[in-house]
Amino acid sequence: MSPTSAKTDIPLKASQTAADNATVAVDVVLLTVDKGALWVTLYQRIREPHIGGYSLPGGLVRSDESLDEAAHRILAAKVGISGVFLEQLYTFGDIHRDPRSRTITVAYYALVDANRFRMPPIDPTAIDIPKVIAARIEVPWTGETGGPVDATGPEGEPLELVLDHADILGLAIKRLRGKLDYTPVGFQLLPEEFTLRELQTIHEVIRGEPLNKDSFRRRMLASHELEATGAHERNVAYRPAELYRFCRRSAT
Amino acid sequence: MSPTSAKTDIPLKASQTAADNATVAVDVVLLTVDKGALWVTLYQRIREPHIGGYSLPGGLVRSDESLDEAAHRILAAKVGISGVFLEQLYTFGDIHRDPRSRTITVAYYALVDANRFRMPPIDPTAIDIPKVIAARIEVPWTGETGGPVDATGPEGEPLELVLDHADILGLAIKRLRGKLDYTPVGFQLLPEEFTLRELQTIHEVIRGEPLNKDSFRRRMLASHELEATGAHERNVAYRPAELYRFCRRSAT
DNA sequence: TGAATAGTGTCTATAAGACAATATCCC
DNA sequence: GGGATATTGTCTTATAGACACTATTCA
Repeated sequence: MSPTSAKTDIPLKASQTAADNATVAVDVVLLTVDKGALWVTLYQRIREPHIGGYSLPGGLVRSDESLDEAAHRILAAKVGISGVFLEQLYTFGDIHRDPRSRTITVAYYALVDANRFRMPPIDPTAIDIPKVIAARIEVPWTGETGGPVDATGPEGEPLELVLDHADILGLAIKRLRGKLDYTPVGFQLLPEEFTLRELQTIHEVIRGEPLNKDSFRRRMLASHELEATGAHERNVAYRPAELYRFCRRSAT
Repeated sequence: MSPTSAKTDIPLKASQTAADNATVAVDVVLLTVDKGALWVTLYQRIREPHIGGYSLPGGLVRSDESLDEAAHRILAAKVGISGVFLEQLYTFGDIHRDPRSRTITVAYYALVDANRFRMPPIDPTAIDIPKVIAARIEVPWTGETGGPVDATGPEGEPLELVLDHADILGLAIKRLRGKLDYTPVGFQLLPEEFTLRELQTIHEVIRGEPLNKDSFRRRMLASHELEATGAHERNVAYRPAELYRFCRRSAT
């Protein structure tokens, strides 16, 4: 505030020592929509602390990679998935968020269609290999209120998320709900070709509320983000719907 | 990808050494709207590298403060402003963004009304004290296209922004434009009481395009975010407009 | 009184919700 | 044919843009 402090504050970067001041990690929220619910990939911890607790796939940032590259690497190495939609979410840096050390984590979220959201085969007899699971997400708030969300395991049992990972997960859901209104993010959760009904279900699951069918169809078809393929779905016990494909807009 | 790599990847956090892996800084984009333009607070560098170049007010994160606290501290210490709207923007972590060392910066943006956007008095005779200036922002793109923006000094001369600060500034503008549509962020740029015309001007400057007056009035009055004070502006050469005040919504 | 902007009322165009009618598949 | 969902069309309602008209201040 005083000229003196201003004077000493300024050269901080220039005069910094080689010693770095924090540990920087990246955590990735990998989401999909399937069976009328949101799913996230979690790791079960096999070591202390919080042994048995569940965490987002994450890791430390290396000195030879950018934050984006770290997120891609972690997704590929820990979940075996690449080439998906991946975007930075938020950076969590509370002092005591990790009781072991001062760790700042740059959270990312990724979207993948249900077919690619497959867990890597885990040898059930192996010891000391972390368990990767698909956890079902339950959102205890409506709209874009925000806040932590709950995750449940295969048997419907609640999973304990370590550290602030329930908050990170909650923020990913909130961001996804917000994005849905003005960006074509739903396509990231579907295969190449899909029906309008499937796209609507994606939107409904993400928003956690039903949508008006007529209005949804009109909006989507008027957006010029969809392209009819001419083909139709097969082997359904009702009139087959036409298949559409996402088309990147050229001009507005 | 292989079970082995998965096995070695997992304990990274747990087995990390005390040595931290990065330098973490915080940069703050302090914005206001005045005289029909957007303004940002910049520092002129007084040391190498990039001597004479302009940078956002920033500094290293201390071990005893959260990221938010660091942003507040930097704003208070370097610009002398506190108690304003402040929100995390994005974290920039490209490897070579700072040629001196691997530095990751968590960017924040802050909003303040034009009356409080006052530069701290600088002694013009002092040497080695950095110069703080209010730079006018020119946005070379429309809508929410995004990209770097230009800053000009008091004489209209273009200012050279160091590192990736033009990108950070551009992202702050993009975020602000997006926020405007669905959050009452315009009030942060006005004094306690204001007219509808002043609020509309704020929106127009941020969006960089004129707005329909009738529609804007209707939307604002229907949002239940405004409260009429009953008072009117004074000393204007036309019919004085009623003064309004922002009221936090109770229920929806 | 004239200039300038505030504020109100009305009309029209567009988008959303509701709903009916028809089309197409599998069984 | 019966059941189920797709697709089209129409009607109603809400909102945005355009515009005309009145109101209030200072010079």
